[in-house]
Amino acid sequence: MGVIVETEAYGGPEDPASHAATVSGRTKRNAVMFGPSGYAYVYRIYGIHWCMNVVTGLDGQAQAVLIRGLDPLDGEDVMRERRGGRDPIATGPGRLSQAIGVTGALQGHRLTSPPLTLEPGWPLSEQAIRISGRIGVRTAADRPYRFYVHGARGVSRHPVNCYRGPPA
DNA sequence: ACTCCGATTGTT
DNA sequence: ACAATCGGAGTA
Repeated sequence: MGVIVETEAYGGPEDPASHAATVSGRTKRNAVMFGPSGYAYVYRIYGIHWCMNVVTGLDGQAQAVLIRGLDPLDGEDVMRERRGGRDPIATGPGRLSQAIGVTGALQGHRLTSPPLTLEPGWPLSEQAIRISGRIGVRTAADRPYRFYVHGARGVSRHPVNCYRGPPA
């Protein structure tokens, strides 16, 4: 169990960095993104890591949020075990998925039931929430779609091009 | 069928 | 700076 402290937004087909922006639109991989919100869109990256998104858009919009950082609240022992004895603090989408046991088996999983659920957190001050460009993307990297909690341990990086306030 | 390469991470 | 590692996406 933990608190999500870092996310990235990915728009629909109009967002060139999104998996939904394929020439064919909906594909076997991104099909879950095109469905209703509240489901897990899981994909494999570089043939090595699993990454998890939460579908956020209305049915057909293909919008999702990549979960990139988590501050554990409890169960750190289990997370450490899943991570092969390494630091349970899960920074980055790959490590995070490993820590909380996300694999392709959770593709399309509804996040309201075990084994993985998503619940509301609590409000944070405006100052605590920082915004930056997305990490790792080649295209549209300058879009202010990355949101993270200032100073949180689970945040992967504090990039230079961060700024305050809502997205332009 | 075949090539290219990625919303990453760990090592050199 | 680069390797690990593989299936999706694009081209044919």
